[in-house]
Amino acid sequence: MTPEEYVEQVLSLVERIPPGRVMSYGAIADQLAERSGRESARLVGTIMARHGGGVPWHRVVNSAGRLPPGHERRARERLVAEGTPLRGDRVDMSRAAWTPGLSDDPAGPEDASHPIRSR
DNA sequence: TACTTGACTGGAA
DNA sequence: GTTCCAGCCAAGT
Repeated sequence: MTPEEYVEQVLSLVERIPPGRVMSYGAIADQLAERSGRESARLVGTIMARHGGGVPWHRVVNSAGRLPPGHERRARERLVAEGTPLRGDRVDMSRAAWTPGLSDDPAGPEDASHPIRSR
């Protein structure tokens, strides 16, 4: 796989992230590792910084749920607008983390009945 | 070729 | 809860 293809894989994967959900750089690298054999969260971060302009980049955050440096304000606004579960200025990864192929609503086993509420 | 840098991460302090 | 540190890998100097 060429580096160009790798970039496209990353971008297409980001486009598949549903509104209100997010993926960490590491999770993305992990998904692509199956096809590319490569895995580097740092590489994904670099790609997003350089080529993330055409995709919902705000749905990609680091493993701690922190927003991308320099775009924190923008990202937070968009996330809030989509109903992404936030905790202060960070994404609640336990509820917002998404992985392709999984159910859309992995909401906690306890309260899967009521809507997502930001805390 | 060698060194630095960065939208990262997990573990230790 | 937070900050620090070492490992990571591609790209730019």
